[in-house]
Amino acid sequence: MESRKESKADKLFELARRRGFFWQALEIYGGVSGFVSFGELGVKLKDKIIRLWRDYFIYKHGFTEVDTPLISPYIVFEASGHVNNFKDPIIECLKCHKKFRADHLLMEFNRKISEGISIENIEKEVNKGDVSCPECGNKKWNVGYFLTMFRTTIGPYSENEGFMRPETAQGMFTEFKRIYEVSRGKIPLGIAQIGKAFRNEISPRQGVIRLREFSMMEIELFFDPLNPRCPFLSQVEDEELRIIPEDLVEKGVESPLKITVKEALIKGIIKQEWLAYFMALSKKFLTKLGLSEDKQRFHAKIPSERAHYSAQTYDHEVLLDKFGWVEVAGHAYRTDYDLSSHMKRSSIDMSVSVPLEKPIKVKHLKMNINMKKIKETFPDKFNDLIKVLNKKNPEDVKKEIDASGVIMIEDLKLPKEVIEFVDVDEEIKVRRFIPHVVEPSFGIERLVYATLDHAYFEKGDRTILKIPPYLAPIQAAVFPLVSREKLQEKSITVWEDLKKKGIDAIYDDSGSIGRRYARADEIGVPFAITIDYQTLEDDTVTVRNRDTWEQKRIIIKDLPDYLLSLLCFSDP
RNA sequence: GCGGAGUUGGUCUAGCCUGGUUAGGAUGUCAGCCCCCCAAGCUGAAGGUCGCGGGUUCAAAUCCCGCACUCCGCACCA
Repeated sequence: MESRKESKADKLFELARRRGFFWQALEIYGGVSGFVSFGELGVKLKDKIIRLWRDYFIYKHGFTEVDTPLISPYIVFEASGHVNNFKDPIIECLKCHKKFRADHLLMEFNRKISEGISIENIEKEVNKGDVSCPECGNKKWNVGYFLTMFRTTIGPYSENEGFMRPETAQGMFTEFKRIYEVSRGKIPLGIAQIGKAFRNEISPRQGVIRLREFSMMEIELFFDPLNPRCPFLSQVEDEELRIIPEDLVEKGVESPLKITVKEALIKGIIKQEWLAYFMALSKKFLTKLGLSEDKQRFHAKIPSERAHYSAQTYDHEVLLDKFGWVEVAGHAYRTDYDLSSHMKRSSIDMSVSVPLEKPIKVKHLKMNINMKKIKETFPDKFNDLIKVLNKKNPEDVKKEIDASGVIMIEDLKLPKEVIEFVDVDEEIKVRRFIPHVVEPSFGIERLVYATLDHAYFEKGDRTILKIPPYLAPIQAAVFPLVSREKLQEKSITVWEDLKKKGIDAIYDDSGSIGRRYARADEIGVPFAITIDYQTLEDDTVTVRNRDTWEQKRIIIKDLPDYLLSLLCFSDP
């Protein structure tokens, strides 16, 4: 496999640690895997990636952004299906202590396993005596669950169980009603959230690629299932995507189709316009991070590996030096699963209404109930009776009366005279529905890593991070050519001026000029400004380009604008 | 969790088998000299209780045991 002593990824991790992009957290206690800390450069890079994402995904569409709690009570994740789906039944061989996914192992012994099989049933199956450990043949088992959500308690009462969110999405569903209200009833409605999520991985490795605590950028796009058009689609419909659709994944095909967004929709490879739009946007966004198109692909999730809420999911993967194809974003069509689930559990109506273009006239049957008569006949039961009666469908009531001449409410017989049926013409002006959801979801740490991975270059014994200028953590470095007081003074003036203009600049006068260029290259500073003797005569400086090593002389007063023009990115 | 390998200044590492004086080097950092446009050179300095805990021994980075963590495989990754 890897014959070099040190892979690029190893060197990149070393660089990230040494220069303070990020490192494994809690080093003084030996480190805990699945947790990282970010230093200054990492924070800045992360921040710029987030800003770029906001430009691509939020502002442009007029979406709204929220920030909801990291911890929620049990009931939220019970409703969302996570409590049932975010756990794996595990059985442990009591002899060799190997652990297996219980359902997988039972299937090997030809047991029919239903989704969400209970521990009790697993135990029953296992104890029938024919299930033996594939490792040592032993037949005694310990059965349990491994819940991959972090559990905690809320308040002083330990029975009030809560969980750290495993995705930011649920917050946008639980708060949907208010956000919808605040957005003045807009549909389609895009709600974005950037924040931390937590997954108690069994054994996370691969450094920053698989974390127990990580950051996500997610959008829940709520749309009308009867009007699923995406108004932005035309902007990307000719964009070519590299896709491995479900049927190819099933066949084990690894090479992607190249297909335009338009075609993918027509052929049904992507089922939803918004999903297709976000996939295209996602590709453009990643390209902007410096990830070339041939290092990107969309990989369909087949039903068995899809999340419990998903009707279609594409993983947006990038090719990384050491890890191969790694998912950096997931694009899921969640249907109305989440809102419906919360609606059911909370009994709060999550449906929204849109005005109909033309009001619809509907004829329907209405019951005129003779309240007086009923009250006279059943004075005690009146209230309950009316409640039940009002909930009944008039059509059904009429049928019952036509058939038997009476209506039975519990054990009470109501004579047909108490109800009069009339046909009513009603004008329906709105349509109510539960919105469907398309969700693009990005892992920030993975994006940071992917950006660095693709920015990493070596030139002789020097390392250069060719981070796109608009993402560079440090945007400019100011150097006096030599450490002479006059040059130093001038340099500091230039440096101060750049900072005032909002350019993230550093000043360095230690060591030779070449060493300082090298130091700057290693952390991806795109422009190095050198103050030399000529500066003192004509107020010009040289601007040295990190990638080409070319130098340009610029008049100091034009410098900030010159740099800013190179540092900005064209609008998406 | 299992199997294998490993853990020594900021970084990379020598030393461990064959226990013995202030744990060596490279690189980086800082200060000074130099004044030079791509990690040049010279001088000096700071920085390590050798992962943690225990044991053996007159003496442990070195031998033994336990633990933690990391890396590589296996399993897991909704």
